[in-house]
Amino acid sequence: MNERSNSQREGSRAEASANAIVFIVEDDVSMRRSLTNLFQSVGLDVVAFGSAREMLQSKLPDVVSCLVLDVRLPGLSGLEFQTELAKSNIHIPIIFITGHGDIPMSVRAMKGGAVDFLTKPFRDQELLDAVIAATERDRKRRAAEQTVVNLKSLFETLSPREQAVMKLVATGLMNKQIAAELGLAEITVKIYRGHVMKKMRARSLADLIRMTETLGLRANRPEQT
Amino acid sequence: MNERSNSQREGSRAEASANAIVFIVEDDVSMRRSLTNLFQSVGLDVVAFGSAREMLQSKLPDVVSCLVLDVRLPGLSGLEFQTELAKSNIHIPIIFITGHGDIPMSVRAMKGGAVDFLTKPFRDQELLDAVIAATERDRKRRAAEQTVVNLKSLFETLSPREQAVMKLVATGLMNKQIAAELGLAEITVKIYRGHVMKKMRARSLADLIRMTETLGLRANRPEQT
DNA sequence: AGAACAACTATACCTACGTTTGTAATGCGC
DNA sequence: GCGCATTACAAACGTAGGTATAGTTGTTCT
Repeated sequence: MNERSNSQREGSRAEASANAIVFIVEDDVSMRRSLTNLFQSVGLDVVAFGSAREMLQSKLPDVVSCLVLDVRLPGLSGLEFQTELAKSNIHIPIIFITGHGDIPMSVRAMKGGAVDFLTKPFRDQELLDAVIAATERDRKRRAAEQTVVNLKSLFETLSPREQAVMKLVATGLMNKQIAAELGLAEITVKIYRGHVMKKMRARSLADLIRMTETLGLRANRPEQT
Repeated sequence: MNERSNSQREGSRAEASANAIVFIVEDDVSMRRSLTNLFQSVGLDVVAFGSAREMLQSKLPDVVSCLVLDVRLPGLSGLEFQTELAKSNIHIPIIFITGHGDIPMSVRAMKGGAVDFLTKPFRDQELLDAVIAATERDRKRRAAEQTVVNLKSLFETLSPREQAVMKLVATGLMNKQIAAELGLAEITVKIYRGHVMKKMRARSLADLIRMTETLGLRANRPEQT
């Protein structure tokens, strides 16, 4: 129904950002085909759609990617689609292309986090540069996200009490204070604390504190200056 | 030479973002005057210039502010001015206004961090909303910046040796390891470490670690997962 | 019923951390 | 030369952190 070309993935040349997928949403068939060819010619994988709904209905693979999106589309417009993706917590970097755009459109797109907003006709290289920038942005976002996810899954291996102790340790309380706070004996806190260090794979308290920062933990009580 | 109207700062009504300054750079005198009136009418202080150079030559007060900037200007253009300000590490949020803009201009401006890019004619409320958003952004940036500056000045009260100890503490080393690293006796490290806690006003190790994060410290040796 | 685990505590012991008091050499500014 | 900050260490002491061993409940899964 639409060209779903998981291109020549081994093209002997090692282009920058190989293995990244470029999604295309563009209703004009010839434009869609020429975009597909352009990206494939530099070794990028391409998945193209004719409308926003088609893309929403397909399940997106969880790899580094970006989206080249026509502003004017049948059904959901490009800008509306951008809003929808944001609402659905899909953070794919978007490059808009348009033949008949105006400034308010471009400003709205950029405010919404778009990587670029190109007007037809544009030079191939402009678009490729934007795609490189976009995939790079996605790669970084994914790396950061992965760090958080990894830490979260470690954190979830902690028993509720261990989690509570970890939070209070992160706020800088002493074991005896934590014990008082939770109605425990100090020795119990020490033991849970030991469990926390092991399960979180923290090599030092400094390490653990940084993990709590990344996780956005920290029990109510204020501290920091 | 240009209207430098530090408006009616006590207008009985307590508008949002009072005490903020709106800078205006606009060569058209009547436009400049009407912008000035608009902002003053809602209780904002205004400082207006006819060109980018005039603004660069005046010393900018260190308070929450934003810049309403015409894209088309004699001498340095609005976009060039934006670049100059960034190069000079001046982070004032910019709202562009223009009569004859195009999409590439607006995209460049937004990529450069502009808050908004309005085309004439625009409704007063649009501009005011943008100014509110811009001053709010500046307020937050300044608060974050101030935190860092405060910590930096505390850090600079530390002797070189104390700073070195602090960095190694932040990496999670034990006192004896720090001592080995610096060629000191452990007792010496303990004493310096005590100085560090006092001088940095850290109430706990967790507190100190977070300070080092904010300061971007951390000696070479990797740790974090 | 029995295994497995979470939660909780105690005794004992060891290490790490932190402070106080005191000593001493070096170097800088006035 | 005097004062002062910095760097450095020691002895002594007290507190905080951490582990091992061992034991009691209580729940849940099988």
